[in-house]
Amino acid sequence: MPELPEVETVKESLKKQILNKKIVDVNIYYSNMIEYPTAEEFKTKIINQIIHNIERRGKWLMFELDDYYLLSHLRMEGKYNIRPLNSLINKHEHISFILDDNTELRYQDTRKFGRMHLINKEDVFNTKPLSELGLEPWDKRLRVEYLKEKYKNKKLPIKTVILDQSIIVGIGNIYADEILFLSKINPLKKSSELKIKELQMIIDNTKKVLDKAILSGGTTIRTYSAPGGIHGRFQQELLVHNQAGKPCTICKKEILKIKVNGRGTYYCPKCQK
DNA sequence: AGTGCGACCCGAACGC
DNA sequence: TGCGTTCGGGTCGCAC
Repeated sequence: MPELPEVETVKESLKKQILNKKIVDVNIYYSNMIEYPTAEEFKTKIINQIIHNIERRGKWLMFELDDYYLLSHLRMEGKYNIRPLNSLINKHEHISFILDDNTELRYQDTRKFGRMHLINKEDVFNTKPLSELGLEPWDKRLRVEYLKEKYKNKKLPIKTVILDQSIIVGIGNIYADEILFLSKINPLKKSSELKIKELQMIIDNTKKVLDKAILSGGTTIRTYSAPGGIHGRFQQELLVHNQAGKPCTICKKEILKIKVNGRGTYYCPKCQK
């Protein structure tokens, strides 16, 4: 499922395929996908806009158009397909952007969980959803002082807090487990009780895990694959996530699965005291 | 304000 | 060619 590294992979793949093309029409087959504005307004505004660039903020894809940013969140199973004009619509293709070169950019999402926003260009960073986001993992301001301040008043376990996109963006359930394992931190430990050294470990390992995942083209669990037939290889490198019952790669003790605030959480009871 | 939890979805996995 | 139920994933909105 797409987390930050998958979104990065999709972004790079799409940049090679659709830059400088004009959106000449849009077909919306499932309008709940459009969170803002209304589907009708979305369609009217986006027609005749040119795709100048594609960026990423957190897990959001940002298509830079003439006057707007098209923001697209893939959630778990969203993906983009480039199809020939008028080719058969797949069961799970919910939005089609007709481009000016006789191709269609189709958004496909089995679970219908993804969402899109069309935001005026000048407002994009101070309007929801981007205005609510915390630091990118590689932001120089991501230092222990920052985390200490953000974590200090929280009563929640670190596993929950590390998923909070208003602090650090881009960490989803899979990478959260990997980051805490590498940092030797118990997922149930309160974020406010973390030592400076542990905060530094979280920062270092967040970058390490996400960097590595981007290099491998993202994680594949279940059905995820990037456009252009690229399949994530990071899945084979997961140390704890989805590894319940298997021996810890460090100490051989059995990896456990628990629930932390409703989220499936994998950890080594010996390495992560 | 911080926290908890249901809702949104549907294919896969599971239980019988 | 079994069928009904449960689960999971990220985020939002609502209740407390």
